[in-house]
Amino acid sequence: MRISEFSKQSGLTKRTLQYYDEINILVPDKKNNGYREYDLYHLQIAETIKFLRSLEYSLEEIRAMLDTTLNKEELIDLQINYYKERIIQLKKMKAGEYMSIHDKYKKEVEERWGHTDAYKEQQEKTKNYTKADYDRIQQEQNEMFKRIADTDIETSEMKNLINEWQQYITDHFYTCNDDIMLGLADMYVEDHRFEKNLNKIKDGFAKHFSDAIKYHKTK
Amino acid sequence: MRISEFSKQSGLTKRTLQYYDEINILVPDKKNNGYREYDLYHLQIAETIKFLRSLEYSLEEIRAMLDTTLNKEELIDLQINYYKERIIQLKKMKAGEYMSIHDKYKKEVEERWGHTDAYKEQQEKTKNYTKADYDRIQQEQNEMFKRIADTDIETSEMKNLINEWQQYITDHFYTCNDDIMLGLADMYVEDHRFEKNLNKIKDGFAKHFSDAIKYHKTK
DNA sequence: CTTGACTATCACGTTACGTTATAGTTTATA
DNA sequence: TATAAACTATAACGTAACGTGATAGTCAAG
Repeated sequence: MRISEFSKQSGLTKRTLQYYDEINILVPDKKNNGYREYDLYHLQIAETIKFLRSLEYSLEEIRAMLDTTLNKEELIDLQINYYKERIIQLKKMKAGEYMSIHDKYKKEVEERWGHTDAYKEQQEKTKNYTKADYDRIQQEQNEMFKRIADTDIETSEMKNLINEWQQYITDHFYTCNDDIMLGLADMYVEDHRFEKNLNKIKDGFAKHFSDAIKYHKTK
Repeated sequence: MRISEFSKQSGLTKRTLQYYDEINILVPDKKNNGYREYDLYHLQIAETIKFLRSLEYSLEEIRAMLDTTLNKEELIDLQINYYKERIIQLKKMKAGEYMSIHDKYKKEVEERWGHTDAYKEQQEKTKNYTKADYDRIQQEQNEMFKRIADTDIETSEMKNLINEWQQYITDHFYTCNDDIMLGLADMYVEDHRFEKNLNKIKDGFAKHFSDAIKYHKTK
């Protein structure tokens, strides 16, 4: 088989075949005129490469895998599980829309606490959160927000509620100190996305909440 | 905010930020010393870009989307559905291991019949196959194979079975003519993967099947 | 006034090919 | 058999989204 015919049979373009030859991953025989000659053996390899590419392995990874006997079923299962996890992640994103606010502090917190056991333990915990967990967290947060919304700022009750909220973040996301709380307070009013979200609880809640945090957390 | 601080806050590397500036997708203010200056507005955009990148949109697509008001939930659902479809596809691959043999002829058939209504209709049909469908097909194929395995080659019964098999491919995959049948016959014995698979039905079945096709389809 | 920490702009490297461009080879036809 | 059509080859640049230095200017602290 010459390259055009093999291209049809394998479903790979001529350029792709040329490239695979170039990087020595699918090397045909060469006639004395320089023409590439493929046979059924190469077709098998081509099928395998196509299959692995469809699982989004890089050619370098494939090169390594071609030597070993690979288990198709296992590989497919691996990929299926990857997609399933991605779906779970995405559902979480839907569940906790404004949770992404915490992303900003993650790195910082990680640098500071990443080496501690408590942090690792916490990471393990959140890693295994299910959608149900996030729905519950969402619920609990909303309830706390409602209580905060109905409480006057300059009261000791509000102070307790703010601390409760801070502890809640620490328990569920990362170690939240007073500085981060003040950062959040800013975000709640300055980031329109979060402001909008919080105001779903009650009109003007974002500012109310922000003011309360600032009142109780500013030294 | 200067670039290092903003990099921490946004979780994007400095190089990425420079690149986003370069392609005018996230453009900070510039001080007279040339330093980039970011603020909370840019942080919002960065969050949006990160979100869309996590859904694997290209920066060009994102550039277009940034202008319009985008619905986060819808986008997430879109992506979830994409992954779900991929999972279905992968499960099909598991179900019909040797179905990939038909890939070789798909292109050819498409070139010849791609414009016809019957072909398009067929494509619509297979597009909506579920895993259950493929499991059923797999079952049906196995039963036909077993019947073929137990039939002598030079009989009219075998001729009917071969024709039945050809029709089955036509019904379920693509218009299968005699030439393609002969191609399949070759593959069944020459491609070790398919040979092994067919021989699961009965020892020596691959050759038996191949010989039968050649006997009845060679003019 | 130097040092260190930041910042900036080149500019080349990466992956898996697509896309011409140019030139030699084979095959079909006049 | 000459010539054209069809196929083959290599070469080389383009793509997307940055990573990775190299080199040079800027700012704050000692």
